[in-house]
Amino acid sequence: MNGSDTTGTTRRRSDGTRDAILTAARERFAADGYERATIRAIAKDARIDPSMVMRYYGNKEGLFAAAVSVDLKLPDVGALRRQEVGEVLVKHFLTLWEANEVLTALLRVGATSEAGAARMQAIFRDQLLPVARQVCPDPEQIPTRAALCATQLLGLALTRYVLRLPPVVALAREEIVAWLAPTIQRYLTRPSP
Amino acid sequence: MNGSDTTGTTRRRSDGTRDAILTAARERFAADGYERATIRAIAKDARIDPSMVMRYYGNKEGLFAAAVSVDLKLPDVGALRRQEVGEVLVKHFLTLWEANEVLTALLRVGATSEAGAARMQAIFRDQLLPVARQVCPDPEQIPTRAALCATQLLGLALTRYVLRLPPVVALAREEIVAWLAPTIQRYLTRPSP
DNA sequence: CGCATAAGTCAACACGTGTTGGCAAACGAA
DNA sequence: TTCGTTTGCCAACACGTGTTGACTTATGCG
Repeated sequence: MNGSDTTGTTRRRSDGTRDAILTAARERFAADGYERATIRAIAKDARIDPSMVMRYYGNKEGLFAAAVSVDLKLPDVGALRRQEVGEVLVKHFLTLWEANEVLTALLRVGATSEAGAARMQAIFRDQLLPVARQVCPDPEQIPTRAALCATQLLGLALTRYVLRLPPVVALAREEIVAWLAPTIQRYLTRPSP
Repeated sequence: MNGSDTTGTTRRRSDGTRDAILTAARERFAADGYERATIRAIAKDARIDPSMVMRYYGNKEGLFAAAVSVDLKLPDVGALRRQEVGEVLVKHFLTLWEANEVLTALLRVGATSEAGAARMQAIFRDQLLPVARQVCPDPEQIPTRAALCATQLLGLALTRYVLRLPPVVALAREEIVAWLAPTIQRYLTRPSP
């Protein structure tokens, strides 16, 4: 055995390899989607043997699950003035997507496989809905308003980071904020039409 | 030869099979994406031998190209009052997406493969940009405004028809129009922020 | 009819995939 | 040191894929 620490976080000798695999997996899943991201390619990027991936993560699904764990770290919108919330959310999303290729990977896989779609549904339910709950006046409209935000924000991510439509890629960060913030603001707080 | 028609549209004896293949291919590509939609499965759906697919469409890419040819048939927005254009476009898109699984297929594949993404870029450039050109005051802003529309409309399609986020699926057609039309309207015609 | 051509079937190839088990080297506690 | 465990590499398996070519059957023109 390897245990001589009182905490639960045992530091294994193979943790370097494990991290290298996860990093390579994230890149490949983000760039190629689930099917085209082969274990052999991931292993090659991580400079180890494909069999190591199996030993440490069981199978390809297990690797994906380990590589893509998402915490959107959405801000506490309760502490904001109500007219700021759209702007803050859009800025937060942009920062998130550009810092972390995990989200691109998740979106690509979500568009391909049933399991990936289920994953996105869970993130929406567990992380975006609560935000809407903090801001939205009528509780009955919370799912609808959160859903509308999702269409706009995921649409931006799709066209900018996956499909790469040139005019969307060309948009500057401030432009995106200026255009989308009012939309999000309206979806969350304006009276329903 | 088979020709005894003066028009260019020769009616081959195999056209029934060809259409069956295309129909099955569209369904499979829409449901499974490019990789998981296997030629064997498509052939089985069409009740023919996989080799027929190769004979008639060359290879898998050729089949995809033949199965997914998109004409958005966007309306002539020049003939509308300017404040109607958002509503008309959103309605048109909804009708389009629900009539034709080709678009879902294209979106799924676009999210997976480089070739699919290029296809979507072409459609955006050749079909959506001209619409913005008809409506938008400042020519310099045309790509930006069309791009913004694409983020919202494709985001709706993504969350509703691919990811199937429950609250987005639950939205009624009129609700979607009521919420999204003002957004599209604003992206196309409002002064830039 | 006869026959060239198209339509369709069958079996197989070559390849890449996820996955497995065996074996050598490095390591760390005793 | 000694020895059990961990880490890593290698070769291989079973399977499904796109794709090919040879073969049989149907069709329609002369």
